[in-house]
Amino acid sequence: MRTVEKALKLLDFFTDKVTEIGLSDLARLSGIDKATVLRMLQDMAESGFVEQNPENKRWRLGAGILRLARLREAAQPVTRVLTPILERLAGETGETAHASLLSGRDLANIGVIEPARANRVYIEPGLALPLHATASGLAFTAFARPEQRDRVLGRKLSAITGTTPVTRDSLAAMLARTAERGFAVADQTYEAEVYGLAVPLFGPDGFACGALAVATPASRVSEPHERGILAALAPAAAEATRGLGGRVPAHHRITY
Amino acid sequence: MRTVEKALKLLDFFTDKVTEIGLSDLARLSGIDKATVLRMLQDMAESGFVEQNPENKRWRLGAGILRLARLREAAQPVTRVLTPILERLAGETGETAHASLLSGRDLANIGVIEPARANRVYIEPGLALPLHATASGLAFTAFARPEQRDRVLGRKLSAITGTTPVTRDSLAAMLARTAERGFAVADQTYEAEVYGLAVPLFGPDGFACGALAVATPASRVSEPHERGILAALAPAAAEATRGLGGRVPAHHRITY
DNA sequence: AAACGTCGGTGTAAATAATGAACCAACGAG
DNA sequence: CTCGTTGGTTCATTATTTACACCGACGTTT
Repeated sequence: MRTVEKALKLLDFFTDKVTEIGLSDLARLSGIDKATVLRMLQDMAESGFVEQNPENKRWRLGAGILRLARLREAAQPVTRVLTPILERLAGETGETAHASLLSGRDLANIGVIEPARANRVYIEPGLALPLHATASGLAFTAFARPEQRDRVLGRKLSAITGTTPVTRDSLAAMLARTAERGFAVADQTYEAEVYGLAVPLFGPDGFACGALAVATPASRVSEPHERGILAALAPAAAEATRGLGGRVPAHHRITY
Repeated sequence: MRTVEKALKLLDFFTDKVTEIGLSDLARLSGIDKATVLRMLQDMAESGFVEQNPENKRWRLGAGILRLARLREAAQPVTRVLTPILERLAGETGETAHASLLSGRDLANIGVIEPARANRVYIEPGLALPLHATASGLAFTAFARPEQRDRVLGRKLSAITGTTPVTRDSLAAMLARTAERGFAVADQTYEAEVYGLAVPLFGPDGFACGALAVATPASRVSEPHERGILAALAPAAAEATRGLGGRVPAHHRITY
């Protein structure tokens, strides 16, 4: 396997909760030899992607990432555009709203706003959303470039919950339904008790580049609630697409 | 040379202005073979660090970077802590204020606020500041861990302007002066017409982890102005250090 | 339209850089 | 004191990276 890819995959073991990892742990988690992991970490430290805590020798994400993120935001202000939209969306629906963009093989969650109520869905910041098992992933894939869609259909699909689509046919059916309705539904396909509704975000080429989604506790789902969420989601997504410099294709209609 | 390091160095060619680069250009810029560059880009695209514009086939920084940045912010909210401090600092001094953290071999600029006046210093967002040629770099290095300081002194120092310190001795003298006074001065050592004042930011171990700085047009420099900037900079840096979970060492005093 | 230069991308054989088992010293727990 | 862990180093083996040559496509210039 390619070395660069392996090295960068090490970064995926850092999460919301696990912010520092020791050398041996990281070697175990990744299944790569300790010596190799160390060399890769040192290489990445040169560029500021990771840094070593001098106290306990453990490794964490580095400040160089913040620098590159600023650079990307300067090129295209994604976060700045999406944050107010997410805030309004969370306020209007009373549910957790989040946005994600394509990043490698899945969607990168790049913004979450939670509503001001006790019973709400918690979404890890910086989570990587699988394309086949989340409402965002379905909404994106259904409107993505054909080659992207085919790539997803060609993968072996991991079962994350009992209702996750695992066969090519079931996923294809879900995508067809999503394409038809203009939005995606994910009923506990990624996490139990969580129901997701998502709409694609479009790039300048008229193909999806990400998704805007609302997640609600499954217990709260009802037709009127769902209609209310979609009524807020649809214009929010259109605004987000415009804000990102994208173009909503003419054939995209949201029909409940 | 190590492959991972080379691949990540490709990202350094993206700047504020140059947000998209074609394959051949990147190969030329980096001096690496086209085929190699392509493979490295594809590997990094797998992880979302870069992405290819489907229209013109050129490459740009990817959304995966935003995801990782969110993750790091969740672990330690650097940007959130520093932004209001920078805003106040820029307001009080009437000059451009910026903050940076150690990232690999230099300081990563992770926040800039410009004042509301016409004649001001512009600092590229996401710039990498050399440790020997900027006020921030000097302030950091003078109070960094000894091994870090020695590493900087051991490098060959590039002359960026006519007044950039290029010999080990001149840099050592500047660092000694900085350590003594508690703040750093850089008189056009990085860019002509720009005068910088900087104070270190400290980590939990009492060593510098970054710097807080104010940049002013050289034409505006005067003793009272300088005193005024330092009077705002000193408490701002102390607050920033505390906000980042750091500890200002007892021996650090700012004496003009 | 023909010739040229560029572009992004591909395949190959050669050589370089990555690899991982064995080994250290240091630390903490029992 | 022993055991198990940690982070880190070394070095022969080997598998990965490398760069040359090549390809078709596109745009200019002649």
